[in-house]
Order: sequence, then C-alpha cells, then structure tokens
Amino acid sequence: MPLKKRRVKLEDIARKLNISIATVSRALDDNPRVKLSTREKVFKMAKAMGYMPNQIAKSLSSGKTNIIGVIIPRYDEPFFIEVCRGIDDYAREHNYKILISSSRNSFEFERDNLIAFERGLVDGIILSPTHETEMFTHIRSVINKGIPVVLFDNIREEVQGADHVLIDDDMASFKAVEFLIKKSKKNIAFIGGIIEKKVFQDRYKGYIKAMKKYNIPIRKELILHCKSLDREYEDVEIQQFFNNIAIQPDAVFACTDNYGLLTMKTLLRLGYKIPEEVSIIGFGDLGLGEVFVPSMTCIAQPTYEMGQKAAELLIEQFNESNDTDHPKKVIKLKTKLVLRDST
Amino acid sequence: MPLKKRRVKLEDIARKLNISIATVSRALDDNPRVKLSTREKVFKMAKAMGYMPNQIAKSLSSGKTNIIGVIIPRYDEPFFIEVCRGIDDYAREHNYKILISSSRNSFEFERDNLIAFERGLVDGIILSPTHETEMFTHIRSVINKGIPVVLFDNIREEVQGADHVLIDDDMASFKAVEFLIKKSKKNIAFIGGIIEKKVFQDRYKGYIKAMKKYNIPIRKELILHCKSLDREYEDVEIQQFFNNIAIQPDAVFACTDNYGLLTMKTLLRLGYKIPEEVSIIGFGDLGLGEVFVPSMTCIAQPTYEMGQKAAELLIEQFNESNDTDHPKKVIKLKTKLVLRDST
DNA sequence: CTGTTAGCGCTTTCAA
DNA sequence: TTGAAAGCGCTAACAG
Repeated sequence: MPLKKRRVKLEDIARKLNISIATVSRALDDNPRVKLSTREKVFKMAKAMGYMPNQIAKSLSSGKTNIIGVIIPRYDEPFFIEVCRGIDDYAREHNYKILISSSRNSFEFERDNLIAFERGLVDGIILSPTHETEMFTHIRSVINKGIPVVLFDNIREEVQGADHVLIDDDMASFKAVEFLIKKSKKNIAFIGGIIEKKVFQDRYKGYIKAMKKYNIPIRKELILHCKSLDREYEDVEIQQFFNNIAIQPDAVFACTDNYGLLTMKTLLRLGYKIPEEVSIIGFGDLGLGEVFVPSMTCIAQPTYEMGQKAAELLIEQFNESNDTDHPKKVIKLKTKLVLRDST
Repeated sequence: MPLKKRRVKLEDIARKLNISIATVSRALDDNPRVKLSTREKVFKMAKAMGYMPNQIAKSLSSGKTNIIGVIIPRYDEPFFIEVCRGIDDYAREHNYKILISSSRNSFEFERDNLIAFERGLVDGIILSPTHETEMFTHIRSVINKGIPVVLFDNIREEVQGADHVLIDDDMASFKAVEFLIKKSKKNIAFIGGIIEKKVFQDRYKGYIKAMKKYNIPIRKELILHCKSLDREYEDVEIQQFFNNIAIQPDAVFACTDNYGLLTMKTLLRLGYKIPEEVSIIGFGDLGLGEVFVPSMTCIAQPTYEMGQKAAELLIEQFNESNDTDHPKKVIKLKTKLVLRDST
C-alpha cells in the first residue's frame, strides 16, 4: 500500500524536467506552441508521476467550473429525473458536469440553492420553479450577475434574460379531452394537482376549453385539484374523491401519470370496468402507464428531450459573447397522445 | 436593469472601509478576534455591496469543496434516486452539496467519473459499483490519494479503506422464499437480473438456500436471469419467459419491484389469478408495488436510510484525523417483508 | 518554442 | 485587535 503522498502538481513535473511550470501547463494542454518532443516528455512524466490536475485551481484561474447547476422541485418524481438525464447526457457530451439540488417544493430552498450556485460554483443554472415561486427577483438577481439561466416546466411568468423550455400543456390537455369527447364521453372527470402550479393551471384550462368548445356542462363534482405534495397523500385524496363522487364519470383526464394510476386503481376497486365503463388518460408517459393492467393511455411528454434542450440552450448562452445581448429563446416542445388499453 | 458589474470581493469591502482584507475575511467568519463593532460594520457593508463569497477561491484556499461526489449506475432506477435523496438530505444538514454522476452501467464511465472526482472537485465519494466492475484498482487509487470513499449496494468485494453500506440480500431473499414455501408453494419461479451483479447473485443464493432447506427441487425452467439493462427489454424478456414456461409456477420471487410488476402483468395477461393461483413477491418496495392491482408483496429495502447512512459514514471520515487510520466500517441494513394482495 | 510573472479571491500564519 | 504577506495550483499575457 503506497504511502498517502502529497498530490503531484505542475511544479513537481517542471522541476523533474527542468522546465518551467508554464511549459508544463501548455504541454498538458497539447498546445502546439510547445515542441512536440517536449510535450511527449511532459506527458510521459505526468503519467509516471500520477499527475492529476486540480480542478479547483483551474476553475479559479480560468473563471470556468464546467459545472451546470440544476434545481428541481423534487427527486421522487420521474419527470424531473428524466429531465435530469437529458441534461446530463447533453452536458457530458459537451464536457460539463451537473450539480443537482432539490428545492423540496419550497421557495426558501429554491432561493437558498440559487444563492449557493451564485457563489461561483457553477457556470450556469437550469431551474424548474416550485409552485410557491411567485417572485422572480432571486432569479433575476442571478441573471443580472451575468450567470446564464434556463427555466423549464413550471413557468408562471417569463423571466427577462432567461431561456425557457416548456410544453404546450394547454393544447395537450385540450387534445386529450377532445379525444374523450369524440368517444362520446360526457361526464369527464378532471384530476389535477395544486392549482398554484402553472402546469396544472394550464392543463385545467385545456380541459375547460375542450368542454366548452363541445358544449359539455362543466360539473364541479367531477373536478379535483389534489393538494398533496407527496405520494402517500395523493392516494388518499383520490380515493376519497371517487368514493364520494356524486356523478359517475365515464372518463377521467388525469394531470399526471401517477394521478392516472391512482385513479385506475381506485376505480377498479370500486368495480368500474376500464375502459368499457370509464376511460382514463394520464399525463407524462414515464413508464408506469405501460406496466399497469389495463395499460394507460397517456399524453407523452418529451421529457428527456426537454432536458437536452435546456442544456443545449444553456451551453449556447455560455458561448455567446456577453456583450451581444442575444434575445432569449422560448422553446415549446410537442406532446403526443399515446393510445393504450384504458381508452 | 442594473449594469452587469464585476463581482464584489473582499478587497472591495476592505478598501471602502479602510481596513485590511484579512480583517474583512475574519469578520465575515464572525471571528471573535475581530472587534464587534468592526464585524458589524463589515457585515453591513458586505450586505450593502451585495457581496457573495467565491466558493472556488474558498475551496482552493481551504482545500475543502464541501461537495460529495455520488456515482450511481443509472438514473432511471427509483432505488438509486431514493438513495440519492437520503444522501442529499443528510449532506445538506451538514453543509454539503452532492454532485451526482451516472456510470450508465459501464465500467468505463464509472472510472471516468471517478477520475473526474479525483481532480479535487469533491471532498469524498459515494459509489455504487456497476455489475461490470471487477477491478477495484480505480477505487483503491482514489482511496490512496486520501479521498474518503463509501460504497453501497452492489459490492462484490470489500475494498480496503472504504466504508460499506449494504443490505443482507441473501437473507432477505431466503426469508421471502421461505415465506412462499410455508404457504405450500412448490413451483416457485425466480426472476433475477444480470447474474454478474452481486446483489442478484446474493438474491439467487437466498432463493436456492431456501429451496434446499425445505427439500424442494430446483427447476431450471423456473429460473430467469434477465440480461437487459433497460426497461423496455426487461419487459420482453419476462413476457417471453412466461409465455414459453414449461412448468406452471404457483409463486414467483422477483428480484426487483419492476421484475415483479412485469411478471404480474404478464401472468394476468396469460390468465393466471393472483394470488389464488400464483403468488408474487417483489424486491425494493419503491411505491410501484402499492399502486398496482393487485398490490404487490415486497421485500422493503431501507433505501432512503441507505443513502443517509452512506453520507453519515462519509462525513465521519472527513472528520477523522487522517493520521489515525480508523478501521473502516461495514454496515448491513435490515429489510422487511411487506405483505400485500399478491400473496 | 520557452520562461517570467502577475494574477484568480480567499485563508492563515506571523508580526505588530 | 489588526495588517502584511505568503500561499492554494493553475492560466495567460508578455517578453524573449
């Protein structure tokens, strides 16, 4: 077992080779201004000595960390994880790493995370605001410091200077509900999430829009806005809702996959036949819908692509000269309805 | 919109206040060796000027980054995400952030990630080795550099100098299979994952051990070691297996929740009654089993706790004086069998 | 092609 | 109670 020795640094290599630190640095960069033979010598020596550059020193000196900060509202939501996977894949290809923080659905945490990132740890930030986030001063403050920001998913308000990646929730929901209506469904229940959240508002809007367009009365009794922020309670809320429902639904449009599944589970337990008596559509399409029996029709979100796109926009911002204040972009990604057994 | 101005640094505050940088630094640390009134002056000025410390500079100077590197085999596996959540919660309480990297089930990536972390970006590493990981030289190399390491989950071989957090897979499986046997099941199928992976080996061992103990013949036809590394193909493999199975199973022990669910789905489709004709037990208990109809009996792993424990051990290592070579710890966490409708 | 040197922003001795 | 100054390890401008 070798002794725990001091890290070897450029200076050590330089001394061994009787050349300057600068030359070693350049050589390891494979800078053609260094004689090939010198470069080779340096490479060999670096390897022999087990040299490993100090990333922190590099960052301090170069002003770049090659880290992208990512802030998501929660970990236990496949949607966010899938977005992160997209970010990570794109980032890695471009030599960035990602630092993920969860805001735990709390504005305080979100701000704290942002502040932590402002301390120079990251070159830029990708953020999905929580439903609590009403003020955007903390985000603007980051942007004003010249740190590139890309927002995704739950965007209540466009933030000047940030890029945005989102989904046309409104339209997607409209299409889904329209699909149900065209199957002659009348009592279409709506299961949404906390209405403070922009995405849920939009999905609700789409539902309302479709119902209105086809002159179907909107019944309060058929509408649930879940308030829970964790799995367990969601289940309870949905069960209670259907246990006590006044009107028998012949279709349910659920705003997330999980709501859709919990709905199916509850309805099956209550003796409903799916899809004969009641059709179900979920939102997200993150794998669960496929596994369930009957499999669930879903609005498929391009989740992974969302992450990729966000990373792409961020890295573009890195490469833009800061002087030219490029107009920021708003990207809307397309969804599609994936038909399965539940409709 | 304020101009994009240069970050304010200690020097700026010092100059404004006509004191030295050192004093400012100490004051912001709330160091009692600085006169209280000075500290207050500094605090106020720092706030007024919008001072934000540069984390990178701090790290270079102090030799600590307060970042924990985490390497997991994949993102799209709730198990790992849940472990990460545990790590993150514990880490955050102790003022650490986590940098998550996926090794994509590839030894190459794992090593690359490790090398990236070796560059001084992180103070320590929590790692779950991939099934491909046979050599541990890359891990040892990190440890020899004095970087604390904690391994979890898929540990094929104890690595000197690292802490380990694991689950008694062998025993857990044994208990689950024994439970089935005591329900008079004879044709107990085993659905495992790539057998190269230590956890799957152990779960298989437990199965075999239980079968042998109760003198139940072990039938090759009832054993499947899935080879796939992604969701989609897992589904296909399991379907094929049961479509062509020679012996009707009266119980299935599945090595992951997902295998369990896919099994249930396939068996239901083939017309089996669960649990009347066939009982199912899954492994993990990460939420899916509860949602499914019928709900699935599972071996519950203390996933979140695993993450917490790993973080705890790592942070303990940080605090140990490096000279005293504390013996490293191996923690085995307990599982339990959660009974639901599938058995 | 290579070396010298001045930082990057902060911490921390040592001295006053 | 404060300040001066030497690093932390690397980059990059400038000089030769």
